[in-house]
Parts: sequence; structure tokens; C-alpha cells
Amino acid sequence: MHDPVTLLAALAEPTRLAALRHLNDGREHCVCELMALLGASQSRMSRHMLALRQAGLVVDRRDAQWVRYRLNPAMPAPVQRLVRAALELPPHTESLAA
Amino acid sequence: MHDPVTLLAALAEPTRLAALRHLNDGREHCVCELMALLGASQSRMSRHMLALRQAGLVVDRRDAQWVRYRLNPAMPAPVQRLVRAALELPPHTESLAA
DNA sequence: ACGATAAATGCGTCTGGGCGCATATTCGAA
DNA sequence: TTCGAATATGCGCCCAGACGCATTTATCGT
Repeated sequence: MHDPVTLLAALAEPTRLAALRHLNDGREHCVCELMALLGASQSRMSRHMLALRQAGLVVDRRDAQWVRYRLNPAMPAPVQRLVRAALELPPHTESLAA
Repeated sequence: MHDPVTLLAALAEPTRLAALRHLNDGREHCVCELMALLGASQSRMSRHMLALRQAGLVVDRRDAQWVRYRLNPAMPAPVQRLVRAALELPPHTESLAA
């Protein structure tokens, strides 16, 4: 399930994109931490992380009670470029639409 | 309305992404042409092009009965990079998900 | 003015995805 | 083995968005 549309859909959700921004620091983050940072409920955060994992954007690791997520270090180069481009978008690109 | 999520959502739709692939040849295309190429109904194609325009990804131009669409030549650099990255995604990135 | 072609749009329908709530599961510590 | 913390998941609700059909609008050729 890694066609371009699936990938883009995984990115096109505010909470998921925000989570990726945090994970982009290169470190691991547990669900509870992301939950707190983003003001999301537990089940909501858990499901969003599942979506990111299924899209191949993050990997997880059990560590005692916690599940640590980090960016998938093995993303294909084109996907890496997409993620980087998405994370580098300024919060508000000014209006250019006709 | 050009927050990152809006842009990504505009890209995360098969017909719209396919339309952008065609427009990526640098030329103009009317709705009727894209409709035929992509096997989409008229209203469907028209509405997808509206969505792309509202996202600032394309611009349109009246030319007699036709409306010619082309990639927005004035996209901010970060958006350009995103679009390029999206269009360069291979149709099937192989499975890396955990 | 009329008919044909291209495109946009009003409207109703339907489905996917996001949400909360409750419950199950997993694991450490006591 | 029992408790509590962290996470996952079953279930139902709701809504944004994608669709088709029909109609309207814009523009050309005759």
C-alpha cells in the first residue's frame, strides 16, 4: 500500500503532519509524549501513529510500557524528498490562487 | 487557504494527481482533454480542477469555449519542491512498513 | 438569433476517515 | 497475582468530500 496517493493522504492530516514535525528531530517519541505535545486523545494519537506506520513513514519499537516511534530510516529516496518538502512548507504560504 | 495540509490534501487524490502529471509537461490542457485522458466525467474533472486552482497549484485561462489549465508558474519554491517530489514518486514504492 | 460545444454549478447521495468512549492488551513494579 | 501505566482496538457517530445527474453559463459558428 504505498502508492503516491496513500502517502500523500497520510501527510494530509494536521495531527499526523505535526507528529512528523516532532519526529523530524531525529529522536524517538512515545505516544504519550506526542499526545501531550499535540493535545490529542490517546486513541486518536494511537490511530494516527498507526496510519503513519502503515504508510511506511515511521517505525515503532516496544520499550517496556512504551512504544517509541521514529521516522522510518529506510524510506526510499523519493519518499524522503516528499516528506522533507512537506515538512519544509511554511505554515502559511501566501495566496497565489486565481 | 494555503496551509500545508490543504496543499497535501489537494495532491492526495488520484484524478488530481494524474491531472498534475499531465500538466507537468509544461503545456496547457483544457478540461475536455484531461477528461478524456483520465476517463473522468465532465463535472468530476471540472471540480477537481477547481480544487487544484483553489490550492494554488494551477492557473486557468479562458480561450474561446475552452478553459486552458497549466501549472501555476508562480508557486513559492517550497510548494514547487513539494509538487515535484509528489510527481516523482514512483507509482509503487515497495513495502517498508513494519 | 439559434444550435452546438465546453465548462461550471446546484443538489442529493454515499462512503471513507476521523472522533470519542469503553474495553482489551501489554508490560513493569510491588 | 494484582495493580497501574501505556497502548491498541471494537464500535458507533458524524461530516467532509467525491460522485452523478441535470441545469446553467459562456462562447463559437452558421
